[in-house]
Amino acid sequence: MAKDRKIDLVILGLLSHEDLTGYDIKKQIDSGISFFWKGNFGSIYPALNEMEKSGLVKKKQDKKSSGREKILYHITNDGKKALQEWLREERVSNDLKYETLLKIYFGGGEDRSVTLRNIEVFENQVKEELQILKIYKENLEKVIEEKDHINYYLTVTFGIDTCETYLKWCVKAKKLLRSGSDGSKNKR
Amino acid sequence: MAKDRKIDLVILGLLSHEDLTGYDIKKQIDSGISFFWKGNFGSIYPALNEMEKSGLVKKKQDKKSSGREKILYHITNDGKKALQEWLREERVSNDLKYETLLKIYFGGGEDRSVTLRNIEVFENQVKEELQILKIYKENLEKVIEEKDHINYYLTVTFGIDTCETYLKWCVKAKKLLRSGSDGSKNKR
DNA sequence: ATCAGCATGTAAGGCGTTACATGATTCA
DNA sequence: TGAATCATGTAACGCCTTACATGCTGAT
Repeated sequence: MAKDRKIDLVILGLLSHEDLTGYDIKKQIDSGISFFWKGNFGSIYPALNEMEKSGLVKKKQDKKSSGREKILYHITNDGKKALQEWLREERVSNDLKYETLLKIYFGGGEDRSVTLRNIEVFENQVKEELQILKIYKENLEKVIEEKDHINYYLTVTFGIDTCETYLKWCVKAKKLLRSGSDGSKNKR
Repeated sequence: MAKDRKIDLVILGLLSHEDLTGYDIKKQIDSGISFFWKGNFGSIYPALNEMEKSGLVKKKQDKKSSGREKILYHITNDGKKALQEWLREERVSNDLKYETLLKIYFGGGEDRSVTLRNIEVFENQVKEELQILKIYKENLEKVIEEKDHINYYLTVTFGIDTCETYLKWCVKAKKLLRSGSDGSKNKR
């Protein structure tokens, strides 16, 4: 398996539940984990091909009687082993790139309205995401007894908790910028 | 300027305060914004060279009477304009890659001790980061009246608030996993 | 008949990381 | 003298994104 390509593990994780096509994989990434991980066809299909060559997944053609091209992938024992090893590996990279924070950090030389606007934009993004996460959480709560769902539930509550913290921070930050000490011409 | 290379903006942001060498830039990234943005020499030096060619920064040799090689960079008016445009651009990409959450999401098929361990590893990382951020915040509070420092302060409080939320989530998550509904053999 | 969604893939390019290579200075 | 830090850069590689290219299916 490619050394640092996390998309491989995402694919193995999804295939450990059921056989899927590349298209299905993309959909599941979008709907289930997109708030902390992204995927796209340009990385999924090549990864599937390479993983088939190295024996982590197997193709299962499924033409459904029509001539429609569709490739179902199935995880192999080697694939399962690779997944398990990764899950037990304690080295993790949690890599955050908040362009919003960059703009706030470097916005000190501009009028404060610029930073205020950047906070508002972020606030709106977070509000949207929070709505989606809450719906997702409600749906999960209906089936929380099922195997695996407690793990999905944990990631969703992680998302909700952080979004709510972001929103509280936005309120605090705007207040501080509007009324706080301003030490320079950049008053507003 | 390269279309999507954010390192350019980081460099311009830092140079808008003072002239710096590539080495200085790396140090300031490490000490000031590393919790939400990373940088390394392999991207900084090439970026500086390209930005000099396109007129966003200027070289200011400074040999300090010794023969020691050292290149100070200075932001130009074009560079300042590029920085200001970016700060006012409302399109932002906040790109998160939590490998920890991936492992939790896909850990449902394993024994719960695996997920518990992954949470503990995360918890320890966050605790370490939080300590650093708190020291950073204390230092900033001494000089909060100075221009720009309110912006730095905001990013630090963002970091502290999210870290504290992470830690609370860890406690909650561990409790849920240890005592919660387990719907399968994966009891622990 | 047309459009959205299903389905698979390739190509180009950009970005970033890691490792490598070099050498000066400062302090113990 | 040796180690840590200062200082600049290159090369290789890998990963990911975006755009492109193609064609089928099902619903309106």
